[in-house]
Amino acid sequence: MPGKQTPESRQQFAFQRIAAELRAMILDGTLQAGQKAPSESTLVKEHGVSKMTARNALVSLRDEGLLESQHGRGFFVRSFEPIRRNVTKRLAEELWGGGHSMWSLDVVDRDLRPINEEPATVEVPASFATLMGLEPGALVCQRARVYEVDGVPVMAATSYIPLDLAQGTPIMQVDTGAGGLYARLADIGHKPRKFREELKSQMPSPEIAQKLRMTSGSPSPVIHIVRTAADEKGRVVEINDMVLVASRYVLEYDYTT
Amino acid sequence: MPGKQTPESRQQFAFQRIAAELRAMILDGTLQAGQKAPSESTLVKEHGVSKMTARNALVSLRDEGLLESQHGRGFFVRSFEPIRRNVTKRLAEELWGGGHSMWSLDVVDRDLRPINEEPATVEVPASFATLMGLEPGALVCQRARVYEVDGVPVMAATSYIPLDLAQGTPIMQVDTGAGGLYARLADIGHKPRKFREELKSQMPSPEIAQKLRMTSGSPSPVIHIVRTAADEKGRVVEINDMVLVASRYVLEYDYTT
DNA sequence: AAGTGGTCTAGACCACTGC
DNA sequence: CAGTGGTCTAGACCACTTA
Repeated sequence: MPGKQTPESRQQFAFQRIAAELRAMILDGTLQAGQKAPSESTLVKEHGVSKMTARNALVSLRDEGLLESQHGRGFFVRSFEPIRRNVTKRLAEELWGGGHSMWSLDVVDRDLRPINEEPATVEVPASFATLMGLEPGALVCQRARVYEVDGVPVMAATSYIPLDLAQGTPIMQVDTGAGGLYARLADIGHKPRKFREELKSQMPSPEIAQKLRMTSGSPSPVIHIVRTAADEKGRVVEINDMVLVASRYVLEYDYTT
Repeated sequence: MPGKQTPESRQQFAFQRIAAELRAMILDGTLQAGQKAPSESTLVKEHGVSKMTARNALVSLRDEGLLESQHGRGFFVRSFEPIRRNVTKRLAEELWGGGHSMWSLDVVDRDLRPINEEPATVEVPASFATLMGLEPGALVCQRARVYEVDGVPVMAATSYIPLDLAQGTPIMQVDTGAGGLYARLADIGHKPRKFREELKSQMPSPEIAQKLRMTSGSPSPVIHIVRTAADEKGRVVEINDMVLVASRYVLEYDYTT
């Protein structure tokens, strides 16, 4: 019957064999972080395979997160220095008014730089309308930004705030001031208190890949998070639609029972 | 020359053009969930490209999560029916003693079936030794299992429990009984109360791909979660090392401030 | 200009599926 | 058996980086 598995029957393809060899070199330190991996043409010569096969090996290691590629330069061993994102700490109430925007807490010895678009008044995206308790077509304040580390985008985030809350406040301005958006919501009596984050991971669509400047053909997963924030009374005061370059992040959630 | 790029046009490759066309058909409902996408050879004929290019388009849509491939059958539009995993609810204390294993709460109208390996006594993996406060080489109880939905693996999880806690309890047996592992830890006065989940997403290594029966060359991201569970006194009583097939899951974290 | 990654062609063989 | 996905070859051209 099909489905019977002979334990050692798994076929080992050439690109997997080459990838395994390079993977071992990376894991045992022969190839250190930042070092250049053998080029496609080198692997072609050394292993007697075609370029596509050599490339397949390198790309699979890139997808695994062990290598990164730079067009015209080569493949390099990736230094895994993730950005640690801990929402449990980050959203702790005592941190909100401290003069730092929440995201600055992500930095941890890094320069995580937000690049804000001008806030805009837009129709609420259809998929968020019911989440926010709004009619389809209702107007909301949209705040979009891209966060960069060392000039490289690592996250794109778009917030949606009900227009009646945002209007006439610094929420409609590029700079929301000390404490950020959540401090301004607190100022007007709608401090966010209840949060839900829904999270999935997948390959980026071309639009998202472009926004994060993930070069085409250099696919690596993104983490898609939709955070719903509600105030004490349960009114949804913000939806934050975030797309993180997965290879740059470790997410941390702490909780007790 | 098909595929030739005009200098002025944005770098739009042939495989991206074909992928965009199919993506639009999926999103507007022309191609419905479960339906068969055009085969590689069909795309070759219809678009006048080589097989590798046609295949590249299909694979990129698979990576995006819109298609899934079945060897010898074709590419099919994926029905996005994720498994919802909510640890905040799932770990709520009142649910632990209720005669259901925690994981059964993941099911939500599905058959999420755990396949347990025999518990084993092993040396603690080096990367977990310090997390658990153990010397390298110390012995722990290892419980490995794979969860399936409709006969398809969706998660592999391995738990490590300090041997002095596990020894002589049902934790060392395949079936831990009502309430599962956490109920047994509670029985012996080490009920888990403090949790940390660290999460990243990447492409699976070949070993993990094999364990989850993700066919080689059918890469799609996995979510890697390491959960540390400590009892009231702060002693780490379990490390759970989980690998989820990303395309099958939506993770949900709820919290308040 | 040379080296490199990214895309592409026009074939080929194999493994798997379904008839 | 034909159709399909997965791997592979031996070339090619382009864009990018570095010298």
